[in-house]
Amino acid sequence: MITVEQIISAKLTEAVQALYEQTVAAAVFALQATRTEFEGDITAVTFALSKISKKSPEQTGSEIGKWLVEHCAEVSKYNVIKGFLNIKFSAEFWQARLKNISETTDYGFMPVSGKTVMVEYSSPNTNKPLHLGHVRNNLLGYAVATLLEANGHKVIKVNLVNDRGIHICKSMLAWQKFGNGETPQSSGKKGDHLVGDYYVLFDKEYKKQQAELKAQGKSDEEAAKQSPIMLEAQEMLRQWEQGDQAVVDLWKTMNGWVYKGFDVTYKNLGVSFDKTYYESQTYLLGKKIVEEGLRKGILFRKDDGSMWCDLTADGLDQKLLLRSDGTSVYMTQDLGTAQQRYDEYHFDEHIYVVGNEQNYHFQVLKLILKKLGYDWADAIYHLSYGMVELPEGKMKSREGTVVDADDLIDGMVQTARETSLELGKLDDIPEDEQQRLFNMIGLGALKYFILKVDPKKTMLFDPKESIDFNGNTGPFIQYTHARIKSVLRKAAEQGLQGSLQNAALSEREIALVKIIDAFPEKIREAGAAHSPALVANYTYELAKEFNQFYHDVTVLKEPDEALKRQRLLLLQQVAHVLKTAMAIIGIEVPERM
RNA sequence: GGUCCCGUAGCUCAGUUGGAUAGAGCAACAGAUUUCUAAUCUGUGGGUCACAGGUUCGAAUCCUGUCGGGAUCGCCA
Repeated sequence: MITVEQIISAKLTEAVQALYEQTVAAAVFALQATRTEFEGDITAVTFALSKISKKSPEQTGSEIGKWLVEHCAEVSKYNVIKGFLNIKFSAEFWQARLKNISETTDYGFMPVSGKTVMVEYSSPNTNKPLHLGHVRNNLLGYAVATLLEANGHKVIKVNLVNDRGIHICKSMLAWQKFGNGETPQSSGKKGDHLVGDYYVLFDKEYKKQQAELKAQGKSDEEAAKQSPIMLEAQEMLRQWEQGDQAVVDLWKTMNGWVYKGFDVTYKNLGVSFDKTYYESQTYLLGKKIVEEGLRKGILFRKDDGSMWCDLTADGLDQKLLLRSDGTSVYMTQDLGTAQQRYDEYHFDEHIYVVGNEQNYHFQVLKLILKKLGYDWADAIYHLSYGMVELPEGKMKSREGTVVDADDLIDGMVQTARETSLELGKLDDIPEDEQQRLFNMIGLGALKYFILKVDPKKTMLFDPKESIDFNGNTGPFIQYTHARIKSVLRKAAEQGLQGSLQNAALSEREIALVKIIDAFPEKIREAGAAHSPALVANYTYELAKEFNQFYHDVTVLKEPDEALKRQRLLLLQQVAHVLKTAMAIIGIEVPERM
């Protein structure tokens, strides 16, 4: 659907052509929404045009405005203030837009683009449960994936589970030593929490041993390296890599517990994946790429046999790709998995949802792929998001300042329950339905809280101040939707349905039409910017505008039948856009609350 | 030290391609419900857009520098 900006740009271009006999690019109009204190819908800035007209900005604006009103049925009025030409569209114009919106199926969704986009997100370690940082990652990843689907792309959501390495061995070892055969079944603990507890136990024991060694006069470094439990963990990793049956069995068992736990958290968060990769299966990848790079002379080998890429010419350092013992590092694996995925899917874009602490890593990954001559290197996009900080600073697992994902979710749902029960609006519905709503509202609050913030910014979360349910929040938008649905239900009971009429739209109604009219463009913009926050803030604007409308304008008691039906139609569209927009960032809205 | 990111109201955040008198929410205070859901709405107060220069008709936005905060920098992932 053609946007209002495109329409007015074309008209302005015509006007300039007619008045000054010059062709100008649409950009010179610098279109913007008219500020609320002035009359108009859209504003063109005429400073740049005054050079063409050879007249003052005011005079130029007046001439163009006059021309528009005379030649375009869509434009009803104009006014000029300094260099700003405020243009007002006719009520008929907005009515036609509303008609168009109501008749468009899948309103807000872009046509199929033919592009394939891979989105990697979540990527947890299997030695501890998910925390607040993972929550931001998961919500962002899922929302971006849905957003890109709305933009017409084919999206493949993937998870790369870090299921191997020394950290896993730490949990395994501690469980062997101190676990007495504890299982999720025997203890009633969620699997990922159980394994995480042993990770903490390992650390405790490790610290104790280090302290003892230091008391014997060892240096910090010696104590860290010689602690028996650490040596045992390293030995366990070697056994794992050699395929030692007992170690592998234990690894499978404990990872199995963790996956069950993760599944619950993922389900609660409402996120999912099309494919899951495991590092235990990919960690050897990438060596071939490195060898090929060496043959081509792009990489080099040092005396100790380690393999490097020299990036000093690009202002970076030298980067290690293979250790002296021939084993691969993180970067090597990522090179390998990227190629494997490209071969498999031929993606047009590969988005990695990974924290900004890894900016350097992805810069290097892309650069090396480019140097190696892979033309798809440019398809790699690091969606670098900021950390979630607590009032006392960064989360630190050792200091116990980690906000656990499951606790957080439970807390939000609990708050939703308390608030709902207090308001007592849901007393007449069955309990299972109530529970479903508490989940929806609690999660809505959490998701919106996180998604409304620009992904790349560091954000703050204060666990002591629970997430709000009023103002610019998820429940506010959910509530707005529920209110509209309530009116529509009552209308349906009276046999009333929304339909397009020829009743003139009021200013209040036009304000709403304007916002829902901008929806598809907003989705396009947000997709291009990889930013669910733009969609979140858009829904807030719409909900806010609607609540003002709702306060001032009556629908069901409107005596004029045509007006009433037209308003109902408008309400249907607003509800639909709210629901769709929220769904696009992974948030559900209720029929009532 | 090098590189990158950030700094907007007491707090949390919008303000992306330079546009008019920089906006919301929370918190505070004052109001609105015989009327479709008050998880709502209306109003008041609250700002050196970190600071200093520069570019121009015009800068929170672009450039340079300074200060402050964060991330990262050859064998962790």
